[in-house]
Amino acid sequence: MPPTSLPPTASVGTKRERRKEARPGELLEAALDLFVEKGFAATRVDEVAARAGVSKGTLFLYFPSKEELFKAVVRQNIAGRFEEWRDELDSFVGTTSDLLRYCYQVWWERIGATKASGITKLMFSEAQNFPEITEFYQQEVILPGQALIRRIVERGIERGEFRPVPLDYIVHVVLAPMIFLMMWKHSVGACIPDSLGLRPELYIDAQIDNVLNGLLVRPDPSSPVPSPSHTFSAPPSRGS
Amino acid sequence: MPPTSLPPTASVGTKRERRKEARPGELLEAALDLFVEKGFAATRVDEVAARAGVSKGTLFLYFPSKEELFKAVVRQNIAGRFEEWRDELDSFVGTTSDLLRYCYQVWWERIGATKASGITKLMFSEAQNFPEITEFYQQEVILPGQALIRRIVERGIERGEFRPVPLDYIVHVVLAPMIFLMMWKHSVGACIPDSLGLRPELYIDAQIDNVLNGLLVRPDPSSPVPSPSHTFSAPPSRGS
Amino acid sequence: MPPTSLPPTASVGTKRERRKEARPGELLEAALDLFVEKGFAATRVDEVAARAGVSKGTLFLYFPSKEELFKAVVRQNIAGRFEEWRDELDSFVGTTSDLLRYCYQVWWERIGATKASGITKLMFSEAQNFPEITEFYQQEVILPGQALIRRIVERGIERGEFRPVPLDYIVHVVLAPMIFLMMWKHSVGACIPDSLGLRPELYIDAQIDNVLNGLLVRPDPSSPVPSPSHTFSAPPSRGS
Amino acid sequence: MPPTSLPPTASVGTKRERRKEARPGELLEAALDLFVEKGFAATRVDEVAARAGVSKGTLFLYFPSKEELFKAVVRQNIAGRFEEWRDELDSFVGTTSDLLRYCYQVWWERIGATKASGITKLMFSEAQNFPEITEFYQQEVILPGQALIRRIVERGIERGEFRPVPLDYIVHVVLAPMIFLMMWKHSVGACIPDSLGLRPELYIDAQIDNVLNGLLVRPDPSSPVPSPSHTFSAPPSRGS
DNA sequence: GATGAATGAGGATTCATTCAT
DNA sequence: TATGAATGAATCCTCATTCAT
Repeated sequence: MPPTSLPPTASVGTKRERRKEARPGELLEAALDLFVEKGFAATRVDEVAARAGVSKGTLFLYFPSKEELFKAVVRQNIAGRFEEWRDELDSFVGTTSDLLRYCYQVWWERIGATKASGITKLMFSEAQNFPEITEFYQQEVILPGQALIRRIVERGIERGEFRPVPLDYIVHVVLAPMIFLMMWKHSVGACIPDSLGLRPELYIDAQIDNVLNGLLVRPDPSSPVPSPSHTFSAPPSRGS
Repeated sequence: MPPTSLPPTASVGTKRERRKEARPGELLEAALDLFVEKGFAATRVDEVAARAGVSKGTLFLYFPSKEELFKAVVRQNIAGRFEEWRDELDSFVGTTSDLLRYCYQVWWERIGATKASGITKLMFSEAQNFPEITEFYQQEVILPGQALIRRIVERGIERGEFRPVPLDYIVHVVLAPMIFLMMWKHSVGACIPDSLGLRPELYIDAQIDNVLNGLLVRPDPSSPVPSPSHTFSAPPSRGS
Repeated sequence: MPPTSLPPTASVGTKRERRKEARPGELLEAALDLFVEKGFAATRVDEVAARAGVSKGTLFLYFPSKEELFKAVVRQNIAGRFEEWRDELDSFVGTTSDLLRYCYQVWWERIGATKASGITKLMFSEAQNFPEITEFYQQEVILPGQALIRRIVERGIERGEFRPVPLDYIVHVVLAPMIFLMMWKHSVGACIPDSLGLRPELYIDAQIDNVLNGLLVRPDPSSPVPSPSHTFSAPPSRGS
Repeated sequence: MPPTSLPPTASVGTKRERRKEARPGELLEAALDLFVEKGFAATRVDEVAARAGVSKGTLFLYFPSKEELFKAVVRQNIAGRFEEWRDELDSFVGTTSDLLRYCYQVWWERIGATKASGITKLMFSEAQNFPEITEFYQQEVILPGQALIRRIVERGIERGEFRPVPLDYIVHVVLAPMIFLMMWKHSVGACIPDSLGLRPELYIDAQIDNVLNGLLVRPDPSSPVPSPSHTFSAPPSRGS
């Protein structure tokens, strides 16, 4: 392929055009940060624009109103990753105990430890102000998430690894600690860092141990859960 | 009963004076409702005043600013009930397992199921906007609450009922599900009632079972926790 | 009636209360002036408030939006005076020629020469931006006004004073000059005063003469209309 | 035909160049429409550009500001046609009565019924916002127009056809109905079509009849004006 | 004490104008 | 030349706070 024949327009476009395509994403990211930190009403659109490096007017070029910006922030950050996870889950080879542990870890690496976790805090804070978005969140995040957990627990029961627990509440037992962690990280935890000495990885390990203890058919009585002594790939020194 | 022996604050004074004394409380209650529902910034002081049945001007007679109103709302609702609880705990006679169960139930009856739970949601939502109050909350609520739980677990370990688990994270294991429940109740749960079929009492039972499973030295292998099949005194039909 | 027994509250109320009642009127007057002068879009609500002697916020205490202020301005200034005029007309004693002349004069004194005439200019300028109000204006002003004129001409024909002209267009012949005068006064005439030497009273006389000339059965051939040599009660030297 | 001999402005140039030359005209036409319909302040330059089929930036290539665009719209549409009309008038053969009638008709065909009439509405609406342009309009349109009418009436008087009326106001008697018709057409008439049954041609006939009645030395007493029973060349069925 | 009319700083949104491409 | 993304001053409107009654 001769280099000279490369069509000049095939490169991603002019600097300006590239900015134009990048703008919405930059704005959404800035908005996510600020909405999570201060809430919807307390966030000024000027701030969002400034953080995205544009002027106030530019924001309205991409989003017709502050409220639509909010909706876009939520929508963008809950782009259904559940199919992908479900596939990962279905093709997992190993004990369900390891699968559940893997799930917690992956969730923390991809969601909990990233900005995306802010959406959860945001939704809990603003749910009553945006019922429409809340409904959407329920359909797109909560229900699929619960289904995923239920599927894992069912796998464990089917394979004789887990006790035949009632499924309806076990999903909450599994999920509640994760959600709490996200809320904590984006609220009290952001204000008073390390005040509790709450290090996410250790917190997660403890929760996994506890959950598996309740689920496993025959936990080792001496060490209740065969804890793999914390094998996160996320940097273990950073908690929030 | 002779009227003169009545305690002076009991009934003396004109209706107006009694109103006057009741005013701050009515305003605080109205403010709590609205702050929890909509957040601090999205709540209008007119609304608060209207819900308390007074005019906007009157509100500023009792609270110098909206922000001070907010602080007062938080302060009022976390008036240290911990001493009382600690006494209750210290005088408890019975297994630590029952004590923990009793704690969950009492907490739900007195906090979780009441308006007071809204403060938790409020603090998580507004923590970063009011770091000063967050610090206060941390000192007055979070740390005492954790100490209480830690004390219970220690009791169990000392008495040989619980396994000698590391204490630092067990408090989170115990508390996180409760906090999650409050958040849920005041956000998504308020928007989409019963959508998950999350009935608080059953949810709490499941969490107790799970926690005790991880703590008890010798859980019954067939039914891992001697679940008392739900003995709430709160009406079991109402979930929120 | 003893003077001391006058109820103290019968006086119009406190200064503040009187202001409150006066405010809407003052705002409407200020708004009328500015809307007529600059048009709806070019008028700033701050200007309206300033001219009424209040702050911007106060305006929105009385009118929920600039658009509602506009509607109120139009509505207020077309309060149906037509019934009163119709009564005046029906009880008029004298020739229809004198009646028509009287009508022109009264119209000029009460509408044309006053601020109320601004509404006509405003409606013509903004009709297409406010179709709803235009429809209202049509029903409440244009049609009743035409009916009034038609009634006068019919009176003249019935009494044998006027020729049996077709009525459908004679109303326009009578009205168009008056409307033109109002438009002129509030636009070009306000910019270039007296540039044309268009003195309203003389203009009106000329139009009356012309109209009557077309209507009268037997106009005096030498002096086509028995012009009463201008007997306005309005100060004849100032036209606008 | 040698290309070099072609007149440079006649037809040479690419399509683009022709477009380029047409641009200002297209923009002016679009601007006229919108200014007349909505007023200056309520018209967005984007709309003007869009209606002319160009981008917003292009508009500013041809007109340095919205205000200059406005001025250009007015100027373009009052390009002195008065010389041409004056010549037509001077060479007219026939009674002055016919001349006046001819004038009304020609005016309606060339101005009243066309977009150009919008300028009149525009000027009346915006006069006070653009005094400079108003002065220009006065000089270029109003005064020449009045002179034309005055010239016609003088002709009638000189030839003994018209009574020796005072000239100063007769011009208003002649012009006011025409101006009213344009205003009507572009405001209420555009909103509530045919609501009055005001058909321009009939309206004009009625006005001519009325005016001539006041002017003619010896009107036919039975049919006061020798009305030529409507001989418009414009399609009589459509009025606006 | 209680009211609610008045205020005006502050915030969301618009839109004429600029300018890099 | 033409574009349309970007700008930010200007504008409508809100709402916490004040204060005369």
